[in-house]
Amino acid sequence: MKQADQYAEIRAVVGTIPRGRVATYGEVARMAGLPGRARLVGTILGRLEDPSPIPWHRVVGAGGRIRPRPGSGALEQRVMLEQEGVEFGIRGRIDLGRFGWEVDAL
DNA sequence: ATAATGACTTTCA
DNA sequence: TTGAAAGCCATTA
Repeated sequence: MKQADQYAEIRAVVGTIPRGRVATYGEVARMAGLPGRARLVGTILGRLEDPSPIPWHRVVGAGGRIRPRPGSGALEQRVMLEQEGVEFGIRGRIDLGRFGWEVDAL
Protein backbone atom coordinates (compact mmCIF):
# COMPACT_ATOMS: atom_id res chain seq x y z
CA MET A 1 0.00 0.00 0.00
CA LYS A 2 1.36 3.37 -0.96
CA GLN A 3 1.81 6.05 1.65
CA ALA A 4 -0.14 8.50 -0.51
CA ASP A 5 -3.17 6.28 0.06
CA GLN A 6 -2.61 6.29 3.79
CA TYR A 7 -2.46 10.06 3.80
CA ALA A 8 -5.70 10.12 1.82
CA GLU A 9 -7.22 7.61 4.21
CA ILE A 10 -6.40 9.76 7.21
CA ARG A 11 -7.83 12.85 5.58
CA ALA A 12 -10.92 10.84 4.66
CA VAL A 13 -11.38 9.64 8.23
CA VAL A 14 -11.05 13.14 9.62
CA GLY A 15 -13.58 14.32 7.06
CA THR A 16 -15.98 11.67 8.34
CA ILE A 17 -16.08 13.01 11.87
CA PRO A 18 -19.66 14.21 12.41
CA ARG A 19 -20.27 17.86 13.17
CA GLY A 20 -20.37 18.52 16.89
CA ARG A 21 -18.14 15.54 17.64
CA VAL A 22 -14.41 15.11 18.13
CA ALA A 23 -11.88 12.31 17.74
CA THR A 24 -8.37 11.88 19.11
CA TYR A 25 -5.25 11.59 16.97
CA GLY A 26 -4.85 8.02 18.09
CA GLU A 27 -8.45 7.17 17.22
CA VAL A 28 -8.16 8.68 13.77
CA ALA A 29 -4.96 6.78 13.13
CA ARG A 30 -6.54 3.52 14.26
CA MET A 31 -9.65 4.02 12.14
CA ALA A 32 -7.50 4.84 9.14
CA GLY A 33 -5.91 1.44 9.54
CA LEU A 34 -2.70 2.89 10.96
CA PRO A 35 -2.60 1.98 14.66
CA GLY A 36 0.22 3.66 16.52
CA ARG A 37 0.61 6.49 14.01
CA ALA A 38 -1.05 9.21 16.08
CA ARG A 39 1.87 11.52 15.45
CA LEU A 40 1.58 10.99 11.74
CA VAL A 41 -1.99 12.24 11.88
CA GLY A 42 -0.85 15.42 13.56
CA THR A 43 1.97 15.85 11.08
CA ILE A 44 -0.40 15.53 8.14
CA LEU A 45 -2.98 17.92 9.55
CA GLY A 46 -0.21 20.41 10.09
CA ARG A 47 0.73 20.19 6.43
CA LEU A 48 -2.79 20.97 5.23
CA GLU A 49 -3.26 24.16 3.28
CA ASP A 50 -4.89 27.06 5.07
CA PRO A 51 -8.26 26.83 3.34
CA SER A 52 -8.70 23.09 3.63
CA PRO A 53 -11.92 21.07 3.32
CA ILE A 54 -10.59 18.92 6.15
CA PRO A 55 -12.26 19.61 9.52
CA TRP A 56 -8.94 19.44 11.37
CA HIS A 57 -10.47 21.23 14.35
CA ARG A 58 -12.42 18.08 15.22
CA VAL A 59 -9.21 16.26 16.04
CA VAL A 60 -7.98 16.64 19.61
CA GLY A 61 -5.41 15.07 21.88
CA ALA A 62 -5.91 12.09 24.20
CA GLY A 63 -8.54 12.67 26.86
CA GLY A 64 -10.25 15.40 24.85
CA ARG A 65 -7.53 17.97 25.41
CA ILE A 66 -6.59 20.59 22.83
CA ARG A 67 -2.95 20.00 21.96
CA PRO A 68 -0.63 23.03 21.89
CA ARG A 69 0.87 23.62 18.50
CA PRO A 70 2.83 26.30 16.60
CA GLY A 71 0.79 29.32 15.66
CA SER A 72 -2.42 30.50 17.29
CA GLY A 73 -4.71 27.89 15.79
CA ALA A 74 -5.39 26.18 19.10
CA LEU A 75 -7.65 29.02 20.12
CA GLU A 76 -9.39 29.00 16.75
CA GLN A 77 -10.02 25.31 17.14
CA ARG A 78 -11.72 25.75 20.48
CA VAL A 79 -13.93 28.49 19.12
CA MET A 80 -14.97 26.45 16.11
CA LEU A 81 -15.80 23.43 18.26
CA GLU A 82 -17.89 25.53 20.61
CA GLN A 83 -19.78 26.84 17.60
CA GLU A 84 -20.58 23.24 16.68
CA GLY A 85 -21.98 22.62 20.12
CA VAL A 86 -19.01 20.94 21.76
CA GLU A 87 -18.77 21.81 25.45
CA PHE A 88 -15.47 22.49 27.17
CA GLY A 89 -15.22 21.74 30.86
CA ILE A 90 -12.94 23.33 33.42
CA ARG A 91 -9.32 23.31 32.34
CA GLY A 92 -10.47 23.27 28.69
CA ARG A 93 -11.23 19.57 28.62
CA ILE A 94 -13.84 17.92 26.37
CA ASP A 95 -16.00 15.10 27.73
CA LEU A 96 -15.31 12.35 25.24
CA GLY A 97 -18.09 10.38 26.88
CA ARG A 98 -20.54 12.74 25.23
CA PHE A 99 -18.70 14.38 22.35
CA GLY A 100 -16.41 11.55 21.38
CA TRP A 101 -16.91 10.11 17.93
CA GLU A 102 -17.66 6.44 18.64
CA VAL A 103 -19.92 7.05 21.57
CA ASP A 104 -23.13 6.09 19.77
CA ALA A 105 -22.36 2.49 20.68
CA LEU A 106 -24.28 3.07 23.89
C1' DA B 1 22.50 5.61 6.24
C1' DT B 2 22.41 8.40 10.63
C1' DA B 3 20.42 12.13 13.41
C1' DA B 4 16.99 15.43 14.64
C1' DT B 5 12.05 16.79 14.87
C1' DG B 6 7.12 16.74 15.88
C1' DA B 7 -0.93 19.17 15.66
C1' DC B 8 0.96 12.08 20.07
C1' DT B 9 0.33 8.83 24.34
C1' DT B 10 1.28 6.63 28.53
C1' DT B 11 3.63 6.16 32.80
C1' DC B 12 5.70 7.73 37.06
C1' DA B 13 6.99 11.03 40.80
C1' DT C 1 -3.98 17.01 39.58
C1' DT C 2 0.47 18.65 37.43
C1' DG C 3 4.69 18.21 35.18
C1' DA C 4 8.74 15.63 33.49
C1' DA C 5 10.55 11.42 30.91
C1' DA C 6 10.39 7.84 27.84
C1' DG C 7 8.28 5.25 24.00
C1' DC C 8 6.79 5.36 19.10
C1' DC C 9 7.02 6.22 14.12
C1' DA C 10 7.07 8.66 9.73
C1' DT C 11 9.13 12.77 7.77
C1' DT C 12 13.32 15.80 6.96
C1' DA C 13 17.87 17.34 7.08
